[in-house]
Amino acid sequence: MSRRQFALPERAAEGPPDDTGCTVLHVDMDAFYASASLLSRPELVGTPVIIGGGNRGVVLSATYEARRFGVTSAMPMGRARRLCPQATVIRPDHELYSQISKAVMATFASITPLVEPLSLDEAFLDVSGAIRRLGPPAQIAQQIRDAVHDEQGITCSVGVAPTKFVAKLASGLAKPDGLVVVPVDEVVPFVQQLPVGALWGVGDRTEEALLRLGLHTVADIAHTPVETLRRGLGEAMGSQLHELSWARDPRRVEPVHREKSIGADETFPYDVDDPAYIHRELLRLSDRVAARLRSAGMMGRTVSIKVRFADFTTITRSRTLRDPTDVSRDILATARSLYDALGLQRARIRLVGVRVEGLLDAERAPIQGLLDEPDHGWREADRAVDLASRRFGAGSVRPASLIDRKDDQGGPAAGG
DNA sequence: TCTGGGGTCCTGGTACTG
DNA sequence: TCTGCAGTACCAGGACCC
Repeated sequence: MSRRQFALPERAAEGPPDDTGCTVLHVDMDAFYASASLLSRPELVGTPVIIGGGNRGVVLSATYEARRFGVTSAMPMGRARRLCPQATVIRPDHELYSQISKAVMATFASITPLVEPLSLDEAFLDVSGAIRRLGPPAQIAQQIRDAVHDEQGITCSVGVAPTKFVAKLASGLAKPDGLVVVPVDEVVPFVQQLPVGALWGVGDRTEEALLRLGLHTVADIAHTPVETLRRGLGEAMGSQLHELSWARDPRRVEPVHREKSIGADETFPYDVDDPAYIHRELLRLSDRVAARLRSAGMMGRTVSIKVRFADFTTITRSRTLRDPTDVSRDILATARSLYDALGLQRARIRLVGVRVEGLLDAERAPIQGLLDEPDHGWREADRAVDLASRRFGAGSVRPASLIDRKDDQGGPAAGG
């Protein structure tokens, strides 16, 4: 669910748009999480539904009936409930979303091997190699829309354009359940009619900065000297926005994505000031991150923690290790050391997170113990836990300090 | 109004090295 | 030995994306 919506500018030409050279498709599921959740609740179709939950959560998705009341994604749940009290609230089912997403991506892959997923519910496709087999890009886009609807029972919107940036804008304007083609010779006027907030990379802060410079539309940016933009917004952002304002976007559709970091964080139901509780949470998060690293066949050298206080100020601390690791115990030791070094007494903490960066393939990584310690088989222990988790379910084996006495039915404790 | 969780990228400061 | 400089790595924070 895109957070920014813009009105469709009027097209200069009448009749079907010319899709010659428009080989990039951006496919975006309409209200994906909400639509998927309603597959098993057909009685709620056509009614306001909000996907989200938790007493401190935000809206993950909402049906268009709920959006009419002003509900948008990322909005705090409390506010969404006030705006639309009659809405049915459904807890997210990530397993279901993942299943449907895999099926949809398989449909895309049957059209072209050049599929670049951006998230569970959207992807770029380069269909230049499929035109002879399946027809012009707009026709392929319609085939995709039909296939997704017939096979999954949900709708999607597609943008068809010469570049990724414009295709993405077009799919946003096509929503819901639509198809927008931006012909090659209409790309620049199409882009320049839009407000500055439409540009990729322009969020609230950058939009404010642009408005302070007196720039309201993309055309305004296009006709501002790039040096002025660089001075006002920074080297990279200034250059990027100037390029985009002339619809120049050299990025190709990249089917292979390499992750650069893997992390996990947790917002507590209530603010916490107990260091022992935070230590346990760091253990849980380190375990989770390490398991995901091993599952992805990756190791990382830099461990960082994030701490968000009750007033929402957030700090991060990181340390780069001598050697990469995927061992829970190494990540935990570093995370706890970083946390302890903050010297927090009874600060009220809202969230903690653990992330590992500087990733590389585990097969190519040098295997060393942390801080010259010999590796006392922790990696093997982690592997054994991974195996048990795959066989008996996630959480079947966990550190003793994470076992809740009330529901303690798990297997032998490991590590910690 | 009161802000999740997963990420990426950029910037500016500092430390280190040749 | 000291100083200045440039390049690089690391660190922390912020903004942005879905």
